[in-house]
Amino acid sequence: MSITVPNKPTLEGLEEKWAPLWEEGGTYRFDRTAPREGVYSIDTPPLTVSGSLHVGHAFSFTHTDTIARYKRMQGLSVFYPMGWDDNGLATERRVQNYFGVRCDPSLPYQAGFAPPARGGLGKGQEPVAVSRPNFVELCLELVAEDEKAFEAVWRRIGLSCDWTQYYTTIDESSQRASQRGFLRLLAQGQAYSAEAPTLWDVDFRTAVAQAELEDRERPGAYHQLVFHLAGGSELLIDTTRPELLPACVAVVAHPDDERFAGLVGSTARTPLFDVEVPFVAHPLAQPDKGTGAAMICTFGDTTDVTWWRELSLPVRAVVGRDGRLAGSAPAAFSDSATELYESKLGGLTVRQAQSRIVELLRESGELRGEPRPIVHPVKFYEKGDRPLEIVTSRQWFFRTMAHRDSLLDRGRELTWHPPYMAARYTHWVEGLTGDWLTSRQRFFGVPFPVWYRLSESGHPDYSDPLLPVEADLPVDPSTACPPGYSEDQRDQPGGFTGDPDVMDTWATSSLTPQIAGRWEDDPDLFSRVFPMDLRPQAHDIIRTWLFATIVRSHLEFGSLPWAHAAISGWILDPDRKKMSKSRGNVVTPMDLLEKYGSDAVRYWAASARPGTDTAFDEGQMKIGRKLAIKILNVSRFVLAAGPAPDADADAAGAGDAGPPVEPVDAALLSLLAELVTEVTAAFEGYDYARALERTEAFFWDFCDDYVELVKNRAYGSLGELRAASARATLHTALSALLRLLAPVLPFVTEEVWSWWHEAGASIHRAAWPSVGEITERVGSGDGLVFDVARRALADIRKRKTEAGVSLRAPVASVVVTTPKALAPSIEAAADDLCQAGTVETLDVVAFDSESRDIDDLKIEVELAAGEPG
RNA sequence: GGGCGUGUGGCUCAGUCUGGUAGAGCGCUGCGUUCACACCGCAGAGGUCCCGGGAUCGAGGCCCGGCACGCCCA
Repeated sequence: MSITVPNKPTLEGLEEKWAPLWEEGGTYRFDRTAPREGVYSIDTPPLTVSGSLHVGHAFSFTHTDTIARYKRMQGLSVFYPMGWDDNGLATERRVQNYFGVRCDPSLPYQAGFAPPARGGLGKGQEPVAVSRPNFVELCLELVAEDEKAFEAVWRRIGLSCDWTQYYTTIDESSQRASQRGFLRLLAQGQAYSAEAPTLWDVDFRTAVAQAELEDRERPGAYHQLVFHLAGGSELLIDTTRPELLPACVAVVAHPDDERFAGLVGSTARTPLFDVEVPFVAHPLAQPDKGTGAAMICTFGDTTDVTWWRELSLPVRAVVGRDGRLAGSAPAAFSDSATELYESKLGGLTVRQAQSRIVELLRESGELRGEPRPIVHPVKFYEKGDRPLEIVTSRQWFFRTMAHRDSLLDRGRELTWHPPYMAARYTHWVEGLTGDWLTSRQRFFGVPFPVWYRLSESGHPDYSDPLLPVEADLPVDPSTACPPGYSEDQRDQPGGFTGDPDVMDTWATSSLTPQIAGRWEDDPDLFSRVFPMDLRPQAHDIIRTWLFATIVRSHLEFGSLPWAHAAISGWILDPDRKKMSKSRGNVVTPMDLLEKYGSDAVRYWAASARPGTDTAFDEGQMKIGRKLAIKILNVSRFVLAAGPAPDADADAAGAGDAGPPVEPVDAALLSLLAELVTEVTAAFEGYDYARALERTEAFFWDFCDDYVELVKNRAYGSLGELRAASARATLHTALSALLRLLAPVLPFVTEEVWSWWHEAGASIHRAAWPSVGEITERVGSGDGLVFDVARRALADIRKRKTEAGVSLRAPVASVVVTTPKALAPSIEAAADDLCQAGTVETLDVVAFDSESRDIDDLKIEVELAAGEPG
């Protein structure tokens, strides 16, 4: 082995140099011949490519990458695929704007379609309607471009994923997996469709799942309505939604509320429409809200849904999917009520209906007082800006409620990093109120692979859907025919109709382990990687992605999808606010990567303890850059000092030079062995931050003190034998330290590694340092020798600094007064100390003490005559 | 309103399981240096460990109660 050290090593250009070499050399290629126990597999979060990539992504992906690199160096075959999540609403919106189109599923496919724009429509131009297949083609075209930009960033930052394993959540194999997964759940009875109250976003025209909800504080007003009791007395009821009065099916109060105790079981008549409704009791009624009695409508909010379900109330829906009141009155209305409703209210938007109904109530004298403004939480779709309505419609569900206890068990079975993140999962599962609603009324997604028979009168039969065979997947029921039917029977009485909806994105992304592992498409691969080892992700999607993945794996395989979940924190901006696109405070990573270098940005990321929110801090990147530069320089020194005595003995660089003859060298190596133990344990516990912190601290001590202590000796000032000991130790320590740092700083460590290893012998394929490879050379090394020497060296430096002289200024004498127990240590380091401190004479005065406390050392330094100070 | 987390020099954070003299880096101040490193070295100053109670010989840490901030959920 020859050593080639550049004269002026630099960080510039390392990314451009090494990223392509790693790709060509297959450095991170997964070895699929490895048996399952020799594999470490990672369920990478597929990013939404139509979103924007910010430093938060660079941050959390770096965490995963350090683990992947560590496991690879431990000799495991690492399955680390990269995925893109291009499914879903974000892409649809971007495609609509970029190409100037809108999807109309009723249109036929148009071959060779050219979109009206690329980059947005001009002023006054109208979007062009296109078929669903055309729309999907445009989606695929655009995401392919977006993916390239994302991939460039990942390569630049040095993620060690295997790019031959990448997947997208909309590609054919993902669609096949999603549809297969759906059909399997359907066959097991774990998927079902039902007419059910569903949260509905009027603007997006789609159903919204519990996981997509958010509460927002909105102004509203209590309106006090007069209901009529038998015998002519009045019942006052406060409501924020008087427009839902036509949908009122009951009046409710708390069972313990004595004010209404006598009324439960009786009936009341509604104002305006004079419909008789039962008076019921339920613990969710809040006595301190308004008058304490509330009207139950189908449906004003999620509590209404609970009441409706638990109290077996009828449905009297008035709000439609368009957000308007139905044109015709509920069947329960009398003729006059129907007339009133249809003439005054039918067809109005919810907002218009509220004003109109308030007017009508005023006229009839059934509004008591004026509305009292309040601020209250209202349910929104997280991406929407109009309050959700609750409508009844047919949707597909996956069963979760029935499996709650087993899902909680799965959560306990999983190893969480950090452990407290488990609570997020547990609380979510405990708080579930319904099964997983998976239908979405969108276009760019995976269609439900089902058709329905149409009766002779044209009504679909949902009870027994027509299904494809698995071998035909994926299918699009809007273009494909069910087995045994022909296209001319589509939407004809006696024929069939395709399910118009697509699955929510979670129905697909809950299968990322299956998709990445090529479930059923490549059973051999799947058996080697599943269940996976690690799911890395952020904590905001524990209730969605993590939960959904566990559900699917539990139902399909009866197991967890992975053994470990590593939850990363957020990036906070300088005001300690979460960095997010919607907040507009995001920083994109590419500029940082170019400014500080990838290793420096990675250093910042890896400094953050797992799971903790972390300040965006360029200062930390500068420190990382400084560390990387130091690695270059100290490596140059170590390697330029000459080869280790038997340097080509082994590729790991440890050499086989026999035990070091110098106690200082043995001391360093014994401390190094302790470091290896500690850092290895940290990585085993997924604590890359601790691993880095310990290694970094050791590395700086190595540079500042050990290298300074042995520098002259290594050049031969004390003879060749003792020089060889120093050089062997320098090489051993450098080799181990580089490997300990390689998971965090892949570029600079690889660069240095290449100076003294054969071309193609990547550090990232080198064996992780072992205690054995170090201790076999140490003999009875005692770390104390090094600690004592450092302390004495520091005191000598301090004396010189205080005297204002150069650190090279000669020292006439040093007298070390030491406990007897430490005397051998200081004597063992004396020669190196004299060399490093330019000390002429060093005397050791021992007093009788068994203390081994370095603070009991007393060091007197007398500068040489003629020096100032 | 509930859950989880965080609070340590001006700034960013360590301080571990299992209480024992408060740590690092940045910044600041001073000194030095060109033979690995000015993209440098050495040294120094700088802290009411958020507040209040409690158990303990002893608390940054443990227990109780607050406060502030962040995130998630209602």
